[in-house]
Amino acid sequence: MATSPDPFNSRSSRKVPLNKDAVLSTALEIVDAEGLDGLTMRRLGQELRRDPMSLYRYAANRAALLDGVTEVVLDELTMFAEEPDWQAQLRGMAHDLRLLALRHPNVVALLVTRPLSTPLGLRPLGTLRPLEQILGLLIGAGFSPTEALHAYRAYYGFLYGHILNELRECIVDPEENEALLRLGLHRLPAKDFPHLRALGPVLANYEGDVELDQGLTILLSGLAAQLQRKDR
Amino acid sequence: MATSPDPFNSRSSRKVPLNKDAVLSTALEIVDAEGLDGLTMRRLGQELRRDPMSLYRYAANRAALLDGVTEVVLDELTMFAEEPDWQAQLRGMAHDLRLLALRHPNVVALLVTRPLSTPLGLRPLGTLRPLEQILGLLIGAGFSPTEALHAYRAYYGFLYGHILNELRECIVDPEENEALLRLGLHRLPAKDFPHLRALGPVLANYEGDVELDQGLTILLSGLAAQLQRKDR
DNA sequence: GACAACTTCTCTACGACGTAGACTTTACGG
DNA sequence: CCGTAAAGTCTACGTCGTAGAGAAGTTGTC
Repeated sequence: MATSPDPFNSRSSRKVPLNKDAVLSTALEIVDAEGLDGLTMRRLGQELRRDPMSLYRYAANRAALLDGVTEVVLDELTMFAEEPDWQAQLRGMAHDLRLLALRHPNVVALLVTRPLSTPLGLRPLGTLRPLEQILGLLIGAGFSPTEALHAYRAYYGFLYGHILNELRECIVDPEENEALLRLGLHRLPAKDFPHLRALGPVLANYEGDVELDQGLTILLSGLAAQLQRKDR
Repeated sequence: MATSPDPFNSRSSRKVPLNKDAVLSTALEIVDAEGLDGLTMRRLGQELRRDPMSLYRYAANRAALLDGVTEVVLDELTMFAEEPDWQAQLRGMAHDLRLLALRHPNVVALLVTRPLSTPLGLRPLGTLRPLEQILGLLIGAGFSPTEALHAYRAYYGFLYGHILNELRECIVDPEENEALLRLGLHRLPAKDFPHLRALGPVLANYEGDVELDQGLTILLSGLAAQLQRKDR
């Protein structure tokens, strides 16, 4: 007994050994389709038609698997759009990251929280590449290295914040055409939340890219002003 | 057999029945001390000297427990600092939230990700109160409700982003006095990450409150400009 | 072909987790 | 003293991550 459930298993598909990329990309598929909790070693093993234990050859443990998934996602970022000036580039990269987040909303929680307790230098290199890239961009634009760092922080802070905000703006029941109900706002006590309830219709049609762009305009104009002040 | 391990247990301490607040606040203590994963039903039960199952009287399940913890934390926010103008108020609230985050870094992941898939209207009211409050503040300052919403989003987006950024800037080995080593940056290949490595010393002494304030200055000046433009 | 070394994958098993369901203990009002 | 409701406990199930030993398949050497 103890034959494998699928004879196919022990022949053709096993011939091709797994590799890390294959493991990580199907892991990502599972996360996209079923959420973070949906990704278990057993579930992933099933998807790859392997014993769950075999996965430990490609990821030291589940945490490492999750780190790998974030790296795969970050690699989707188009590295360099050639844009005229640094502001346009930052704008473009922001929109790219936003779209990436929308494509993999379940991974955003990882992107944001996984490295929380991992010191900068020990993080997967994929996570650090955008940082290095933007530093170069800003320094090239005329900021001093230190200023570039501060600017980067303001920029990325805002960007991540926006993405989190946008992902939160999700809908209870898209079929419902009454804005209040669609967002579940009817549950709020009217006297404690007058403004929020009044904004129901506005809240209901959120346009993330416009919202992001407006925020960027504020931020970038602030940064540009700083750069000008310095030029004099 | 099957006597409780501690006779004290069945007498004095059981006399006072548990209540939700007690459960949530010790849950918070555990999260602060041992991280999110450290908070299990069994661990919390042990801390409260109760059977883990008894907790289900005060929280429907673990997820609800976590939601409860975020509410407890948000309740720590001082509600209204009386400041001269709206900008100063936003500044003050931002710093308050930052300090809150530093006090409970492990909860930040919750604050940021828990409501990710919970529609706005269904979230714990504690989560929504700051939103309502800031809307009121901005509308009072002269923004239209819709503008206030956009301004809020830019503000909170930046704020959350900053907090996440700051929490990430943690140290490998505080004893190490060489900046590069302290951050673990020596691991980075020098040719791929020239700027990042060069910034080692600057990265090493991060001052979160200054950083936050600079970002706020940029953001608030942008918002004020928008308000002025409208006045004319 | 024989055999060994190495890679890849599987089996079995353990302890920890969340929690369903039935039960026991406690407090109290009549 | 009894009934009732609230608070807490016990037992048990299924699922999870993963340690450790070993099986199967692949490759190199003579």
